[in-house]
Amino acid sequence: MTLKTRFAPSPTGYLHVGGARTALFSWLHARHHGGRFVLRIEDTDLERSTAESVNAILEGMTWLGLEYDEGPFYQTHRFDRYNQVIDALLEKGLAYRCSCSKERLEKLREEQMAAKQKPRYDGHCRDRDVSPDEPHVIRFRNPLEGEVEFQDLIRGRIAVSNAELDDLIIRRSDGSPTYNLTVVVDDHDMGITHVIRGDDHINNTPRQINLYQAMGWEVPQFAHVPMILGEDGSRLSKRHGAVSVMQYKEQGYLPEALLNYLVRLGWSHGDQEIFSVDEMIERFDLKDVNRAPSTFNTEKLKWLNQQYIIHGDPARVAHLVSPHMGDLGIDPAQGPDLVEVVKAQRERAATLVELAQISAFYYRDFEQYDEKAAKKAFKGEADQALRAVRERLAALEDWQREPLHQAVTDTVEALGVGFGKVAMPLRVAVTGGSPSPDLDLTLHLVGREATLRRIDRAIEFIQSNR
RNA sequence: GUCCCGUUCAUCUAGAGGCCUAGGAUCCCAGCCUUUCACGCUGGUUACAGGGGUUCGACUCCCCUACGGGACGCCA
Repeated sequence: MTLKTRFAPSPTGYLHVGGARTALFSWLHARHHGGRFVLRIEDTDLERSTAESVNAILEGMTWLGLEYDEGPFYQTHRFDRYNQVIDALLEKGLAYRCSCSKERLEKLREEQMAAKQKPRYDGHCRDRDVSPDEPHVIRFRNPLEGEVEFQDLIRGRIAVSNAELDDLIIRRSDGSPTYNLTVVVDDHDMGITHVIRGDDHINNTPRQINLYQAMGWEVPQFAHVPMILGEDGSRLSKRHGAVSVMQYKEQGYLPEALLNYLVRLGWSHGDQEIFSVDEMIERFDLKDVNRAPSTFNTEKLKWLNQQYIIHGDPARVAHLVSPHMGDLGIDPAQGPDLVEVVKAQRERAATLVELAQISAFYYRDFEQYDEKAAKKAFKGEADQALRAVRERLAALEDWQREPLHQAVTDTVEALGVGFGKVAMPLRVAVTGGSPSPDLDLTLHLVGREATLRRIDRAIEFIQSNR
């Protein structure tokens, strides 16, 4: 039997980083073993499921490159099959009709809580033989005795006494099936061999195993991955800022950086920090997944993102940064080659958004000088230095790095000052104070026309601010 | 409240009884490099939740306590 894993989100919101990591682990486990990966949309909650959420999830999966071999399957398309299973359970006496009102259930729960007990259904209708004509739900007849035990691939042995489990509802009064039933039917029908999911499902696992056994089906392997917590240690949610995968795209993160960050959250391979997707696939093993929850840390994600910007293919980074330039109203086609700009600027930016911002001056004149930079660079005889260097630059025939550098050093020599006396004002004049690479490279990329224009502007600025 | 799961630097983690005076990474600090800002390099501060056992020896095994998270729904 081929190994098969699945990712089964419910479409009630965007794909968040916690879900994405669960999907990544499932995907890696399948890829590592040459198995198959299934995407299943668990949309049985008709009230809350939306088509927009489905699209958002699909979009996130695509952006991260977590391609699936089967699906997406939709549970709402499989109601006939669920009903068939429920009816079979009913016929075998493994499920029963229950007509308890919500009020009775509510009262029961309150009493149990007051008595310091775990709230659970008391089996009131278990042997009452409720008529199909009465309004009712269907409950699974959970075993009363013994315990359910399984070997979690991440946590080891987990056992729960059947006395802790109640008779769960598998069909609502409106006739729709519920989660614990559908997940078991689907995982069985789709041939899922390894169920990898968040550890908030640990408590559901024993009752699901009872369902498998009632149907006489083989029980899959389970692996429960720990949750991702927000910076304050509570469960990750909207109030922790960006939790949607697509928000990271908007904020200028590369998908491979997010993937790398996520894979190291709860999983490790010795001291290695950077993993290409191929390396992840090769080294991923569920036994190396941590049991404790971890906290999402944006600082480290940023560092990783910068590593990917610095060491990634400049042409690809240029392609990815281009839309962010567009957001600033810049058309990168009008100006220096974006790939060259990326190569010049990349170690100065942690995100593509930052990269776009610090590269804007290559394409258009900046609005104003960075105050601190201007104060430092434009003092003393700065205007004299600028005038002198402008003369030499203007005389240049070839606007290449070597002659540009020569022009600056010649000016320095003629003036008999330190290199910085000329270079600093020149740099600020041309960049406005934005982080920039070697001066000659900066001048080369900015171009002759803009360089001379900005020097003039700086001289004017200095004189009018005296 | 009941049940389940967990607990190594601020954060992500290495560690599978002696290799640990606990290693790496991010962050932070200092220095170097330097025409800005970064990158890079060097160094530094900081952790085995607490208490009992088991053992010649415990971060590693067992128990208890504390703390954190999760579940307890006609949500998934």
